Formats: sequence, C-alpha cells, structure tokens
Amino acid sequence: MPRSRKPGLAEVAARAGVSLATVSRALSQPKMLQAETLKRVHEAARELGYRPNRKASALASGRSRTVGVAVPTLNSAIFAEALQEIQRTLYEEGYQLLVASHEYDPLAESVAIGELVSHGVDGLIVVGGERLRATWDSVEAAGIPLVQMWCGVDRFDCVGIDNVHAGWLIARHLIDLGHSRIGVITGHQRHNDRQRGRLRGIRNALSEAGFALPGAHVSEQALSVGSGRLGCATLLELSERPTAIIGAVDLLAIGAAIEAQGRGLVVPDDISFAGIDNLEFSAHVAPSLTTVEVPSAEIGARSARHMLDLLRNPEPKGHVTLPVELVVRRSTRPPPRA
Amino acid sequence: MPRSRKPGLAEVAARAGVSLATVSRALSQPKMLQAETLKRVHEAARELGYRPNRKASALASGRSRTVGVAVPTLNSAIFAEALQEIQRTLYEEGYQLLVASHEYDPLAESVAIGELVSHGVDGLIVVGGERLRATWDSVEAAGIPLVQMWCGVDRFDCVGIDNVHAGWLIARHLIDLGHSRIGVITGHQRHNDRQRGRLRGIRNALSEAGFALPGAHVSEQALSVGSGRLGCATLLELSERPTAIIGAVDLLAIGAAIEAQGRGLVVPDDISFAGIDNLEFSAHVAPSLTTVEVPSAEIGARSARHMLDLLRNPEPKGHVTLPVELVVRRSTRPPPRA
DNA sequence: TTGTATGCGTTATCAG
DNA sequence: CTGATAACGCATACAA
Repeated sequence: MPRSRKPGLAEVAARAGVSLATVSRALSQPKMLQAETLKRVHEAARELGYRPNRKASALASGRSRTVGVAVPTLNSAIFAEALQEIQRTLYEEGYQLLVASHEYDPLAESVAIGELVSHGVDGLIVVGGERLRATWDSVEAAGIPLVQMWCGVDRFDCVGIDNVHAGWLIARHLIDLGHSRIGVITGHQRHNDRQRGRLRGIRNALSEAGFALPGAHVSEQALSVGSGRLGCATLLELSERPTAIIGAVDLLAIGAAIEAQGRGLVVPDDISFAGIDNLEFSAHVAPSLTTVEVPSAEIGARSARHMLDLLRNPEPKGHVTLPVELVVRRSTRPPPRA
Repeated sequence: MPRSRKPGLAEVAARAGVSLATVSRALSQPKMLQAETLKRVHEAARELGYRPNRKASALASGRSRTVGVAVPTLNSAIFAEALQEIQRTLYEEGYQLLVASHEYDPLAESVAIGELVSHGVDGLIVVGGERLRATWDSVEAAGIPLVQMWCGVDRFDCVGIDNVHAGWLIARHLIDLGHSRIGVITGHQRHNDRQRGRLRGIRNALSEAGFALPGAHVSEQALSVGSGRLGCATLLELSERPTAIIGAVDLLAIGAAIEAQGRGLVVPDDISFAGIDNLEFSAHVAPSLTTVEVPSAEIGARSARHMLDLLRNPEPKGHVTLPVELVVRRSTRPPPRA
C-alpha cells in the first residue's frame, strides 16, 4: 500500500514542489496564484486524495463553516420541512448543519445552544424568541449571528409569520360562518410563544365579535394526533358543547376531528374543525381540513438565506414576516340550527 | 467590563493557580486529580464562565465528539423519528449531530459523506447499504465506525429490519384474505435497497401462492401522499383492476386509498389497501390502515447506541435485525365476490 | 498527582 | 506571487 496516513497540506506541497502556504492558498484563494502553480497543486492534491481537515481549518481561521440549529423536536412535520430547506440551502454554500433538539425545555435548549457554541458554529438558528436569560447571554457572548424562526424578539433577526394573525384568521372564519361557541385545543402555552400568539389571535377575533372564550373551552395538550383526540373528548363533554373546534396546529385539529367522528358526529354537519399550519396531510384527510397556510419550508429556506447574509455581513437585517393565508376546505360550515 | 475575550484553559489555570495541563485534566479526566485541586479548578472555570473550545480539542485529540448522519431527506416522518432518537441518545453522551441529506442521489450522498468526514466526525450513520464505490472507499479511508440503518451490506454494522419479510407479510395477509390480483405502489427501486427488498418480499409471497405480479401492476412513484394518489389512479385504470393495493410505504397506501375513495370506491368493501411502516397517522385515517409495524424510532435509538459502542470499541458488532409485525386494521378485507 | 513541552493541520502575517 | 513562521486552544507523552 502506498500511503498509510492521510495526506495533509505538507504532503501535497512536497508533491507539487511548492510551499505549504501555497497549497493552502490554492485551495482557499485560488485567484491569488499563478495559473500554472495552481494547476500543479490541484493535480498533486487530487493524486494524493487530499481532503482538507476542517477541524484544523476551523481552529486556525476561527470559522468552522457549520451552522447550529436548535429546534424543539426533529420529529415534527413542520420542523422537518424547515430543516430540510435549511440543510439544502446552507449546504449549497458549503455549510454543514449541526442540529440539536430540546423537547420544548428551556433549560435543555440553553445547554444545547451552549454546546453548539462550544463546537464553534458560525451561526445559530433557533425557534421562537422565548428563552432563558442565561441562554440569551451565552448567545450574545458567542458573538455569532442568530436567526429566529416562526417568531422572535425584536432585537434579533427573525424569519417567521404573524402567529396572532393566523389565529385571528381561522377564528374569524368560523365566526363569519356563524359560530359563537368555539372550543380551542392548543399546545402548551408555557415556553411556547408561537402557541401563545395563535391563542391570542383567536381570543382577539372572538372578543371583537363580542363572544367569550371561557377557560373551559381551551384545552392545552401536547402536539400530537392523540392529544388532539384527548382535547376533543374534553371539549365534547362540556354542557354547552362548542359548535366548532380550532386546533392551534393541524395535528391537533385532525386528531380532534377523528375523535368526533369516532363518537358518531358528522363533520362538518354536526361540528366544524379547523387548524393552523396546512400540513400536506390536511388536504387529504376526510373531510379535508380548513386551515391557515403557514409556509414552513419557506421559513426554513429564508432563514438559511438570511443566515448566509449575516455570515457575510454581521449587520442585523431585522424581521421578515411571511404571509399566512386562510385555506377553506370541507371541515367547516355554519353551525347546525339548534 | 472585566474580560473582553473568551477565557481559555490558560486563564482558568492562572486563576486556579495550577498549570494549563491540570485544568485540561480536570475537565476530561477528573479522577486523575486530587479532590481539592479539582474543586479549585472547577470554581475558577465557573467564575470565568469558561467554555471549552471543541475545535481545538478536536484537533488536538483527534476526536470531535460529533457523529455524522446522512439521510435521504429530513422531511420524512420515518427519518424524522429515527433522527430524533439518534440525537437524543447521542446527546446524552455528549455527542453532537452533524446532519446531511442527499435526496436519494448517490452522488450527492458521496459528496455529503465526504464533507462530514472532512469535518472530522467520529462516526457515520447512513441509510441502506447501496452506495457508490467511491463512497465506500472514502468511508473506509476515513477509518471511522459506520452504522447502516434499515438495511445494509454485510461487511458493515447495521441496525434495521428485514424489508423482504415486511413485504412478504403484507402480501401474505392479502393473499390469506383471498386476494390474488394485487397492485403495488412502490418508491423508486433504483438506488433504494429498502424499496427493492419490500417489493421482492411481495413478489415472493405472490409467487409462492402461485399468483403473478405483472409489471403493469407495479407503479413506481416518489414517496408522498400525492404520488400514492397518482399510482392508484394508474392501477385503477387497468383492465383487470386489482382487488387490493399495497403501498410499499404507508404514505403511498394512504394516498392511494384517498384516491380510490375520491373516485367513489368504498374501502375496504370495493378494494383493500395496505402499507408498510405504521406511521402514527395510519391508525387515524379512515378507514384505519392495515400495515406492517416498522420500529423507526427504535432503529434510530439502537443505531445511536450501536454507534456509541463502536466509538468506545471499534470492533464491528454485526447486524441487528429488529422484528416487524403485521398490524391488521380496517382497510383490508376479502375481495368483493365478482 | 501535577507541571513542561510539543504537536495537531490550517490560516494568516510578514518578508522576500 | 510565493515562502517561512507564528499563532489557534487544547491534549498528551514525558518528566518531576
């Protein structure tokens, strides 16, 4: 066997008959070299099967060409869509993705972000704008660009949507149909500004219309189909049963509708259901789900692009708010005449 | 402001009145130090807000405490489940995840894996066992542990399932119900050994029973609900329409069933549908989907644990095959009497 | 048990 | 344009 260990800049340099420094330049600042030299170096590198060692490069240059992403969970259609786009976009520019998840736990997020920073990520992408003071501190101490997704605090960049408006839109739709007794199944409000925003929007629409949203009409659940069923079960047992139920995310709405159907109710004749997110699935369930389109994939793509901008020039670029839009399908209709 | 730049081992050492090396040890091999010294160092580190610089640590030690994962796509319930568990498991042991996706493109996978290796990952987790020769070469050249998920070639470790058996199981179920004219919607066979295995299993069951699976009864599609609908549309237009349709993944089966229902067919009275994967969703669609349970999350968890073992001791540990199991629900029943 | 000194593979700063 | 050479921040063999 010819070579046993991995070749480094030194080996390439020797083979090309130039200095180590020249090889380094050939690989990172090609235009700085003579065409002739450049060719020799590239050839030598190829022949030796040279692979740059990013760890060393990162240490010497301070930049690692990695971006850290901390999401609540990887196991979510929403975040998966966004992540896929983030990965694709960053990858095109030669960046690798370092991912962490924290299960909606602020402390875990703090540790995770600290870990990402320790690993020397050049930038950080996170979800939402609510986090521990200590987390913000360590982000600022790191001195690297930050992009918040979905929503975020003013002083850092953000690519997201108006969650309040999304909530308002879907509630308004039901109100317009004639509903006044509306139930809501939402994710946990604590530590989740997206969910809080959506609920607030729903509240706003209701109160604008002169209707109330009693605490009993709001069921806080985990974010899964099963939890949607649970939440629906609770709401259906109210003495004054709602004529429509909003799931603050489609997953909950879909679970809820399934539960109602399981109990013999006809959707939307007996009761309406609506969500927020517009999952691919929501168009295919029976009946298809009325919802609010939230461009998850685009949030991911734009966040990544935003990050690339910041990496090039660290000046904050502010907030980007993507439009959301009501998507009316078959799961909603006017309430049955009492 | 007291300190402007980030403290390093040197600063901590100075403050604790020990040598740089001692601090290094205090953080990585605590048991090597006197309790008293250890305490002093930790205190100094805490007071200075010391954060280890993994880039430097990686370069000096050769180990980066990162694991690379290359999946076809992040935007898939299956891979998302597995990834979540991988992340959770590795994270507990202090490892970070470097993820890449390649859209089922072998060349892209090759580049992605090369990139991960360049970044110095300590181990590699991939999906399936089919990849370019060049990719295998670079994996071997890297000299780091590899774990294949779902299925893989013999000479590298693998945590997966028997895809052939999964296909066999679901086909056998339909055959047992009395079906003989079965249609299949599968993902692209090329570059996807999981899909090939499943189709082969289906073929085996059919031929064991003395039935044929004509080419026209197999529709190759992308892996999405929409593609399932498409595939179903094709199969329904055959002169000898199948009495049952298998989706090689639940996503396809669900899409197919939706398409059939959209065309006025009653499932399962007019036509049966079955899948493989057992997505959370599959239990909730109407009618609930008969399928084969594939423990995606466990594949992820066990792969990660397997990787941790390999990281500790690089001796290959062979293949782990997790059991799959038929889950009979409401979407299948005997064919209608002609 | 602790300190000293060297090197990890690149980048970047100076000269030449 | 190219060649020496000093960091980068930490791990570790070796010495004490």
